[in-house]
Amino acid sequence: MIVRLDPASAVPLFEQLRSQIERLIVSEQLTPGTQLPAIRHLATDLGLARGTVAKVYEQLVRDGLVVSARRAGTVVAPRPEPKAASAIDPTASQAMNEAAAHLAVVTKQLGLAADAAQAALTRAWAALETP
Amino acid sequence: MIVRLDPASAVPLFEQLRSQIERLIVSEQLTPGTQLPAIRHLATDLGLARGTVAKVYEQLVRDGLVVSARRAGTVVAPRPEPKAASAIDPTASQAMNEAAAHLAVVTKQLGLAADAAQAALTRAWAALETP
DNA sequence: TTGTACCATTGTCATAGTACATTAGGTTTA
DNA sequence: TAAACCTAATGTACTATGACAATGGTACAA
Repeated sequence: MIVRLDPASAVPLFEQLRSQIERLIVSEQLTPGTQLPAIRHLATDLGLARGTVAKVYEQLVRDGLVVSARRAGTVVAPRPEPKAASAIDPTASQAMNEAAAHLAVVTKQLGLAADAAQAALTRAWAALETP
Repeated sequence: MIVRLDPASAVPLFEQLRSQIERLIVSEQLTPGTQLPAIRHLATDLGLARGTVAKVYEQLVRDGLVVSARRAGTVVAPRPEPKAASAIDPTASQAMNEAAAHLAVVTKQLGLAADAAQAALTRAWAALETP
């Protein structure tokens, strides 16, 4: 796995690493099922502390990009076939619903209305489609 | 601030602390503007390492429950009056945009289309309105 | 009064290390 | 062959600590 970190950059090392792995996954250079290096190994390779890499993996898990199990290590999460919204199994999309709830809460916390969240989501989706 | 941690519990210390502070905020025992203890102080008081408390504060910030600034410390986030979507200050809604980006990534990861995310958001918003 | 230089506090980032439960995978035993 | 056992790899949780930038105060000079 090719990642390049710039210690002199203003953006934190863990964020550099996180975004690079994210990019490798969404660009399908890392395909589902691919095993990521063990935290210890990647930390050694990159000259980072284990805690730094662990933080990255933790955030990737939170974002649903990878799955972690103790001895089994960390692998790129499966990417199911595209489905129409009408074909959603509500119970199978818990991560999405949690993310939606979070967006709703945060937006409300800002004192904004529902359409603000919808607009932000539209922008975010467009940003994903055209990197 | 009264928190009680049980080191013998199976639930991690940082999660115990996080959920207790969250409860204090949503139950309005900690009102907006209330200053939380400094990371160093709370860590000392509770007999925890600084990193553990820092992790808790980081997650609370992510959830929009508190806001952090360097010297100003960490305070309970305001609960502003509702505004129209047209009155958004784009720079002030960074948390919302990040939440939107997260929702987009998670949804895409599930193999779902944009309308699925929009639908989930609509449901989440409705759930907030009618508890 | 006004400005400015300094100081202490604070969150943030990162390192280094310990301990532990889980478990894949190999090895031994029945 | 099949079941039981063992070992080492792995993610997770935590401690302890150092360094740094931002900034609210404070003291002091003009």
